[in-house]
Amino acid sequence: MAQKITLKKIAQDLNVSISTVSKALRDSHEISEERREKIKQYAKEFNYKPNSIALSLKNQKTKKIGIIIPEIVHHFFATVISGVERVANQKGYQVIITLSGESFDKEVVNMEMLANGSIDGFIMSLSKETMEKQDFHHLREVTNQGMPIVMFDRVSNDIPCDKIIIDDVAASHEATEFLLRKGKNKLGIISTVDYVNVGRLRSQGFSQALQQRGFAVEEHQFLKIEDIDNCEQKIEQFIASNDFDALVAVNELFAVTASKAIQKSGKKIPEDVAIVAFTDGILSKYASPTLTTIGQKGEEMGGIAAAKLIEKLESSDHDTESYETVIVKTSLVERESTP
Amino acid sequence: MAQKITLKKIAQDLNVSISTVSKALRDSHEISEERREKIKQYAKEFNYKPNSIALSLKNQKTKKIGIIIPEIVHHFFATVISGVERVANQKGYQVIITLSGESFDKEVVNMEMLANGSIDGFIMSLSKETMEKQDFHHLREVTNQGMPIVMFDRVSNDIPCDKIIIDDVAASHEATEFLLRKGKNKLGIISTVDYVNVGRLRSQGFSQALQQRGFAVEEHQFLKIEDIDNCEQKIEQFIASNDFDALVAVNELFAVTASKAIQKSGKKIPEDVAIVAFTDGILSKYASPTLTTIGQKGEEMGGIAAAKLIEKLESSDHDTESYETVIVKTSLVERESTP
DNA sequence: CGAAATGCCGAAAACGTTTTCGTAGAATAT
DNA sequence: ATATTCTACGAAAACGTTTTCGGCATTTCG
Repeated sequence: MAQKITLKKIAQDLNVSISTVSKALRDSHEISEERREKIKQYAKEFNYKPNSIALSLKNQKTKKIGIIIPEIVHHFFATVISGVERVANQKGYQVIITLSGESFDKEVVNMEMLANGSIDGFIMSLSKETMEKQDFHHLREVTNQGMPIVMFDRVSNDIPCDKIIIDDVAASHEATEFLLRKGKNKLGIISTVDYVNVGRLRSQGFSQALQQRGFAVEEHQFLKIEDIDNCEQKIEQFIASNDFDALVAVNELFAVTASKAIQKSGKKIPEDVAIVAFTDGILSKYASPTLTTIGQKGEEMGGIAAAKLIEKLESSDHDTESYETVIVKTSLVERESTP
Repeated sequence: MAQKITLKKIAQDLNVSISTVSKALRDSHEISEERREKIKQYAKEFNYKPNSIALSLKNQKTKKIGIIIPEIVHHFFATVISGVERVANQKGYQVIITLSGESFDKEVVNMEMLANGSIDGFIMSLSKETMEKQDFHHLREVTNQGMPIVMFDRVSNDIPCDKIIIDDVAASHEATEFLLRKGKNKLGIISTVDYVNVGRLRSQGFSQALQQRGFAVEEHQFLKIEDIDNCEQKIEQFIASNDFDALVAVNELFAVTASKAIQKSGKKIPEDVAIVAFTDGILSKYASPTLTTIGQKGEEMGGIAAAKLIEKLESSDHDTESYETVIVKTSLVERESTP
């Protein structure tokens, strides 16, 4: 009913100029106290709130952060958003989220839509397709226009910007070493195809740890899954055709699927086969048995990403062009799937 | 580096007026073809894109939808967002997400921030605190200003707006009836406190189904949990002090927790105790045993909510003030936790 | 040849702010 | 009484668009 009230309407109703109203509401001493109070009361009565679009246009700042992630239903990404939102809100910023659905084209489109003045800066994690194509022209276009980007998790070294990642190699090394210390010595890893950074790096850490302890590293110890939807048979086969006593999985889903396959084959976890999974999500906590995981601290990563971006946005602009890569410490959460 | 290009700059560079540039880019026949082509080429070269803030201000439309939900890390809400995003994007809208964290105050603040012109309409699910307080003044303020709201899942009958819900009573009735048909006859339900709509309604459906079949409905069959974080002992105790042969749980978490407690006590699922859970999320699919669930179709709900909102936004405004409540059909997904 | 029509373009308003500058009148100082 | 400083306000520009209107020059028609 009652249309949104503006400075103009208040000015008309009170028979003063727009500038007078604006100044009064911002407590300018240029306006006599009498008038000031009258205007402020009137504004309060009609619940006046400055139009944020008009402010954005005037200030050339939107106080909004754009997020582009592959999927929101992945628990890890949800936690990251949660962290971004927390820090952003606290600093007076809002968060616009778009999903690439792992598609390069949608990532590009979303980016272009947001870059047209809708937001002040980006926080993003690359889609699988983008990683595969290694085409980052859309990112470059944005940074060229002076809009800062902070990348997390799935990042590219080709783009100069702040990055928030975990040390996948070290974390995987730690997980593997942990299993070795528990006396396991026939290890396998369930990973993703190599163009997904995390898969490649975690495989690398796995190999490193084994070599460092003098174990051979052979092809058959690696399973690299491309299509997450049909991973079941591949995992079952992987387990059946090897005599592992411990497994590293690069995500919860692979881990749970492996866990079920192992139990189905009559073996016991962790006595016969131990499991360590990446990403400490909801599945690990509630699976049977519960899974030992590498916690990825999504909430923390999101918070750091937001803080870094806002810092860049509010610094007196392009004085210095320095970019930082923050490596967030992972933490090993021990549960029932390891001895 | 290269600052964002505007109509004004193009006009200056090409020695024409701003209006000429604008018209040329919109293919107006008012501009000679020669000039038109020159301008369009120049614009393309410098990658001109109209500033969306300026457009929003001019058109009094932002083409943005605001979402307020309690938590994004809940799988159900994530799926809803996913659905909203899909439909919204397809219709040229963007999605701004804010989280209330189940807090009334944060819900109010977020709402006020978004209502200041940042968005064209709301899609939201109420926080627990709001449900408890039954204070909806912030919603009323928004609707009074002519901004449409679509509510889903946790809705209030006090607010006139479109609503997207599932028929909790019927769904719970169906789940209960399903268990009874399987020959179970000592049923319990693990629910939430009554001020959470879904808890109350699902308990109601549970009772209805039992009564209709002539079973007694007694106090001890109901467990109402307030604090989801410490539900374990309560659930264990609930199971130990009753001799249930089937359980309904109003969410996955309660169901998985119950499932573990049951298995720990040496009983078998589904032979000794069967389980049906609400919300067909990731846990149900990967728990051991996998859980039979009532699918809540979050993606679908989100899609419908977005469609309804956009329909309202694009209809020739306040011609008619009619509000609809859409009841989305649930679906029973049978898995291993029922015979 | 004069009048009307047409083609092509620019000026200006509007969206809602904030802020700089100008100024009228009053108060103070000389 | 005159010059100067305050006080209290309004006009206008700017942010980047789109669109309406007006007008000049050329063409077309009678």
